[in-house]
Amino acid sequence: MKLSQSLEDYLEMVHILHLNGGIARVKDISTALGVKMPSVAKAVIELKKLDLVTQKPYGEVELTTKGRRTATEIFGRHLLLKGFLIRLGVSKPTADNDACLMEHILSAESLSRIEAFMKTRRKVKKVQK
Amino acid sequence: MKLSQSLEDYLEMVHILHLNGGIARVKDISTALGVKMPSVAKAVIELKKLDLVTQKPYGEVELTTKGRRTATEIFGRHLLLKGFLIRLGVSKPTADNDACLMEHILSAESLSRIEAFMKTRRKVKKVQK
DNA sequence: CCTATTTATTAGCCTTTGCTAACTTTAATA
DNA sequence: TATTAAAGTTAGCAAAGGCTAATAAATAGG
Repeated sequence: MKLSQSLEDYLEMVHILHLNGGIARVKDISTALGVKMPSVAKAVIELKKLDLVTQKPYGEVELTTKGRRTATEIFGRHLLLKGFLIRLGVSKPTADNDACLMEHILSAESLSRIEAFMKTRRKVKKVQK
Repeated sequence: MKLSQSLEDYLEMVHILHLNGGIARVKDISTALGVKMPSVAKAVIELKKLDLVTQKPYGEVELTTKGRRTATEIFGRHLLLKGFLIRLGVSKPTADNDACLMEHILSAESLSRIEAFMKTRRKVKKVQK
């Protein structure tokens, strides 16, 4: 079950809004992603079909267990890539933005190499301290 | 004048086919990118509108000066990203593939940081020899 | 409690980018 | 040279993903 880039973004944002201690209404998602509400409504319909979120009519969007698992994976990639770019010297806002674009396209192999790179560098830093 | 991802791919492939010492017929581009000929035909129409390529009816596709400049930029990003991934330990085929996806989305800032990283590493290597 | 504002939904449109099918032109070869 | 094969084009369809406009439901303030 392969999610499209945009569905991954919507799902991830529901997760992030929850992590930030809030709820994920259509309006919240719309604002956070910079799209209009009908676009969110359409995406939510798709995510419901895929059993990734639930939503009572006119209610907030919640993650299913499967949805939470998937969102966590995507968000993990996001954090990895953002940290990686920051380590290369990219500014935080740009790193965040570029990570958001990269997280949907990179192969498992590249991600795992980046992960290994991050670990190496972290170790070196610790030793140097 | 911002090109879409797919138009960038088509333009870049024309350039690569030329670099490889061949010509870029619709069929060649189609084979190289793994799409059908009508998709190429449609893209070529768009690239012609943008003054990036020329093509006589039923003839081969050629780059304008502007097209060559643009294609060179895109291909440069491709080579940079591919080399970068390879340096991280990614296999060549995957690096090529992922570079092809990244080359369209990364910000100028991230690209320039990656470029700086590559230079640093190269210097270190030279010194070590 | 009722009206006004905000939020959610639905319908329908547009663009991008791919496809197939059908047709035309060019090239190859018997 | 006539016929077939290959390449190019055109028309039209489909999916993804955004939008606006209009409608419906929910909420907040008076």
